[in-house]
Amino acid sequence: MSRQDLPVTSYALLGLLTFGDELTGYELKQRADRTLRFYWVAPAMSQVYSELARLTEHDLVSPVGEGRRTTYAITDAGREALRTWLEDTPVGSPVFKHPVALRLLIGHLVAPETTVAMIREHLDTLDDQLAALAEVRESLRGSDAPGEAFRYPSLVADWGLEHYGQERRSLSDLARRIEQQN
Amino acid sequence: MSRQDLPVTSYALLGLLTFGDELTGYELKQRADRTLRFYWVAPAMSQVYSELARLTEHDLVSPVGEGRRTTYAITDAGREALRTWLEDTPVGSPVFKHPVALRLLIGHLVAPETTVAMIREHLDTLDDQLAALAEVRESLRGSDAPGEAFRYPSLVADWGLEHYGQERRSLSDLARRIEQQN
DNA sequence: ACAGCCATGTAACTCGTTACATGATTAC
DNA sequence: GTAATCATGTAACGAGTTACATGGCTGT
Repeated sequence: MSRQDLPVTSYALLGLLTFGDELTGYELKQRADRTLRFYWVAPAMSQVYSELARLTEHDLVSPVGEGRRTTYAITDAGREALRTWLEDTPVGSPVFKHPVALRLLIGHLVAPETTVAMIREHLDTLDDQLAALAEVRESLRGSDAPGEAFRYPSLVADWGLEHYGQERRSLSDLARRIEQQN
Repeated sequence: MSRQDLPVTSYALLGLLTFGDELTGYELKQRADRTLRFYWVAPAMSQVYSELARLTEHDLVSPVGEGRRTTYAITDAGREALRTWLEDTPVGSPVFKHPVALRLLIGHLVAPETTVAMIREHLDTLDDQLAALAEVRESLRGSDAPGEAFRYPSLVADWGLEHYGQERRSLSDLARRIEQQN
């Protein structure tokens, strides 16, 4: 059984290998950038490789092929470890570090226009993220019904779209509120 | 000018000293736990002390009193550094690591009931956070009008209440959706 | 031929955490 | 008197980043 806990990012990357294919480190990084990035992290390339090394050591993934272009497949032990993690480990708190909120907190130090501009700048990047996530979500159509392969990824994507959309609305209201009364 | 950038958490703690009082490290930690925690981090006690040491080195805060019970006040250079930071440094992206979303992504590995229970567990802690934040927000009433001392902290708190409230709604919808069809 | 992507790693470093250690003051 | 809170740090460690280094393969 070996109950030595891995960092969550390790489980996250392992989880990306549960969709029926085997990937190189490079491809795994791309998948993380497409999906994980919106709810967890987009790990650095170098971290992907070091996590794969660790997962291999624990026999949770097994490398296929040598030298150039090694692909990794999840093992039975890997699936088991993920299941155990999902069932037995209490879900932790989200890490939510929002620089816009932080700067707003000390908005009294600068002109209101500065704060408004800062919020608007952030809204632009939010739009980009929303567009990227919408694209991902669209790409899952066709196998997103209950029981199908991308059911859960679709649920997460839908939730993310709602989440980021709501944030967009809240923040643009906030900018308007600051703009008007001062 | 000395454009040596500090980590954002350093600016965050420095920002908490812009509300007209001087605090001990211990008190600063308490203030961070009350406010910063919802949008940034609740730094460990030990980090508060090390950040204060760094801020002191850079003359952004100045210690008052010796040995036991040293309080720290922001300096003019400190206020200036914060202003420069707010005006000249591009606002970064939020760090958003959500274990619920991550686990949902690989929900196909476990029974739907497990996932639903996980979400429900998280909803409980969300309620606690909402209650704590609501309390903070109430405590600011009376000096939250435009131009008053806690104007911006109130705006952030209101935004936070909306944010966490929306998350609450989204997640409980999600739990219901998983529960029903399967 | 050359640019861009595919592919894999190492080294140094920083942020932030946990564990440890100490002791004074305050409330009951 | 004794438990809780106030108060301040040090040390070891781990997660994750950036910078660096290397080279093959593919399309034009």
